[in-house]
Amino acid sequence: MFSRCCSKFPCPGGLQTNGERGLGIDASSYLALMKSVGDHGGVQVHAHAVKRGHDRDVYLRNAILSSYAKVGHLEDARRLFDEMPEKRTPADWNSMISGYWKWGLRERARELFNAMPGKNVISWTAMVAGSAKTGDLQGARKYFDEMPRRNVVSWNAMLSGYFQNGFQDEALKLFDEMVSSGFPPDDTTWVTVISSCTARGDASFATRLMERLGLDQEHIDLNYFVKTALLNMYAKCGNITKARWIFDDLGSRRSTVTWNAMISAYCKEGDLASARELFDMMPLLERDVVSWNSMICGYTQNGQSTLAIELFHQMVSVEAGVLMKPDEVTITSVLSACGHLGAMESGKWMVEYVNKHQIKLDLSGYNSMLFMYSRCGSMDEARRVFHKVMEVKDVVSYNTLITGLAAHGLGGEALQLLSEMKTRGIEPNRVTYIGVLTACSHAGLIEEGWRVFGSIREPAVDHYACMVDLLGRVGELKKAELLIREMPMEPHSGVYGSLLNACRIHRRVDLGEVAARKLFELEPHNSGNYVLLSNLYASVGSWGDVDRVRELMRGRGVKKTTALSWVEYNGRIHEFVAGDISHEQTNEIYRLLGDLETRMRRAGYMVDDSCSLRDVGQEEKEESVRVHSERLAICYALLVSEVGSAIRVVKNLRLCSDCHTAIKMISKLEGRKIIVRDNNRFHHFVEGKCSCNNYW
DNA sequence: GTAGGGTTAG
Repeated sequence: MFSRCCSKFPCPGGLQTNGERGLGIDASSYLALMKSVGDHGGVQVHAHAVKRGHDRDVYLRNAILSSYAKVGHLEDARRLFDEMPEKRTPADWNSMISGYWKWGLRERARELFNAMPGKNVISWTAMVAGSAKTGDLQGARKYFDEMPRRNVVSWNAMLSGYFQNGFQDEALKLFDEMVSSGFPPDDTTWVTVISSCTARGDASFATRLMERLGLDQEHIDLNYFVKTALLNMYAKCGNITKARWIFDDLGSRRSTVTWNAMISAYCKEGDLASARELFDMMPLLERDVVSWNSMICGYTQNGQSTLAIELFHQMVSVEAGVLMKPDEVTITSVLSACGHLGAMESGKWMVEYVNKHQIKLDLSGYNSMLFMYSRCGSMDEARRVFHKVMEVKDVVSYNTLITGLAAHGLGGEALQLLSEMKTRGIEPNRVTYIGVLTACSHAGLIEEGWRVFGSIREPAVDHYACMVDLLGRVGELKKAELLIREMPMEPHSGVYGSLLNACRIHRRVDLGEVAARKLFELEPHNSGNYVLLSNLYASVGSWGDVDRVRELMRGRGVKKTTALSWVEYNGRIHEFVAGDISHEQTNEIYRLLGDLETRMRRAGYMVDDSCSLRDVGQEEKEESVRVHSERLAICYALLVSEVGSAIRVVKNLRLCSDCHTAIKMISKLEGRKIIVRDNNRFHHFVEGKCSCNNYW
C-alpha cells in the first residue's frame, strides 16, 4: 500500500530535504504508524520514510531495521545496519543479532555479538535466548553465567530456555537461585515456573511456591498469561473444575490461547462434547491453527478417527469462512487417524495434500505417515518412507516400523531393524522389544525370540506376555506355563490372554480353562476373554460349554462387543456387522456370496457358512448362523473395486478360522490379493495362501 | 520514543 503510494505519487523534491516536517508527517508519527501496521507493514513504511529523509532518525531507522530482521529480510536489515556506522546505536546491533537468531543464523549472530562494542544487558540476553531457542542450552548457560549484569528478563530467558527444552527440574532449580539472589519474579517468571510444574505433573508444588512467595492464585491482579498457565496446570493435573473456574473468571480477557487450553483440557479428559461445545462457541476469528489442531487431536486420541478426518475437511473447506492453513501438527494427527481406521484412500489423499500444499513435515509427521502406511497394510510404502524419505529417525520411527512388520509377520526384517538401530546409536526401549518379540511370535522365530528376550536388561511384564505368546503359538505350552510360574512379577491379563489364545489355537481345553479362570478374576467385564474361551470350546465341538460361557456372560452382565468389518471405498468407510442387510448393495453382496460358496463347494472345499466358531456375543442361537461381517465386506469390495487391485478389510475382532479358510478360497477363486486386518494382525491372502502360516 | 523473556496442539 505504501510502496504503491510512493511510485504513483512521487514526493515533491522540496519536501524530501525538509526531513523534519515533510507533509506534516514526522518521525514519531512514522513510529506510531509502524506500531499499528506491524512488522510486515513496517517494511513498506521504509521506502516512504526514506523519501522524506526520515531515515536519518535513529529511532525510526531502528524500527525499520527491526521489522526487516523480524520478517526475515536479513540482507535488507544488514544494508541499513551497514549504511551509517556513525549513527549506529546499541539497539541496531541488538536488533540485528536477534534477527540472526530468529532465522537460525547462529554464527552470524555470534560474529556480530563478538564484534559489538559496548554490549549491554539486552545484547547478552539476546544471546542467552537465541542459544536456548536453538536447543543449545550449554551455550545459553555460558552467556548467562558470563554476563556482567543481569535483570529479570535475563533470568526469564534462561528459565524459559530450560523449560522449552524439557529441563523442568533445571528451570525450577534456577528459579530457586533467582529468588535467593534477590531477584523478584515477575509475571513472565511465574508463567515459566507454573508451566514447569505442569510438565512435571506437580500442581501442588506450584501452589506451594506461590503461597510461599505471597502470591495468591485467586488474586485479581494476575495477568491473563499467568492465569492461562494456571488453567493449563489444573487441566493437565486433572482438576478440570478449577481449570474451568479460571476460564470463566477470565471472561472477556480470554485469549485464543485460553480457549485452546480449555479445549484441550476437555479433550484430555475424554469429554469431547464439552470440548466441541467450546470450539463451536469460540469466535471464528479467534480460532487459530492450534484451536483446530487441539480439537482434531482430541478426536484422534479418543478413538474418534472419523470425526477427526471430518473436522479436517471442515478446516480446509471454503465454507468454514476463515481460511485456515493446516500445519505439520494437523497432518500428523489426521494421518494417525487414517492409520487407526486403516483408511488407505484417505491416507494417500492426505499425503497428496501435503505435497500439493508444500507442508513441511517434521519427524512426528513422518512417523505418523509410517504408521498410516503400515496400519493400512502397505509395508512397501512404509519401507520407502523409512529408508528413502526420512533423513532423521528416532526410536519412535523404528518402533513404528518394527510394530508394523510384526503385524505383517515379517519377523526377520524386524530383527534386522533392531540391530540396525543399535548400530546407529538409537537405544531400543520397552516398546521396541514388544514389537520385536511380537514379530518373532508371528513368524514362529522361537530361537531368535529367546535370544532377544535374554538381551533385555530388565524385562517388563509385557515382554513376558510376548514370550508366552511366542511359546504358546508354536505349541510349547509347557514352557509357556513354566515361564509364567517363574516370572519375577505378578502376571497381568495380557500374560493369561496369550496363554488362552495359544490354547485356542492348539485346542488345549484343560489349560485354557485355567487361563480363563484367571482372566475372569482379573477383568470380569472383558468380553474378549469369554469369546476366546467359547471359541476354544467350539473348536472341539463342546457346544454345551459354549452355551455355558454365554450364560456366564449374561449372568455377569458382560456387554457383547459387536464384530465390525469395514472397507474403504471412494473416500467412504463402509461398515458391516454379521448378517448385515442395511447396505445399499445388499442384494448384490449376497448374490455374490452365494455364488462364491457354490464355487468353493464345487472345488471340493467344505465351507461352513455358519462359522462353527460361534460368536458368543449373539443373543439368539439362530443369529449365530448369520454370515460373518468380513465376508460381507469382502464381497462388497469385490463388487466395487478395480480388478487387479488389492482388497483391504479391517475387522475389529478376531477373524474366525472358518472365515480364514473361506477368504483363502476367495483369494484363489477370484485371483485377488486380500488384506485383512484383525485387531493388530494382518493377513495377506494370495492365491489361496495366507501370510500368517500356522502361527495365527 | 528504539533492542532481550511468556501461555495452547501431535
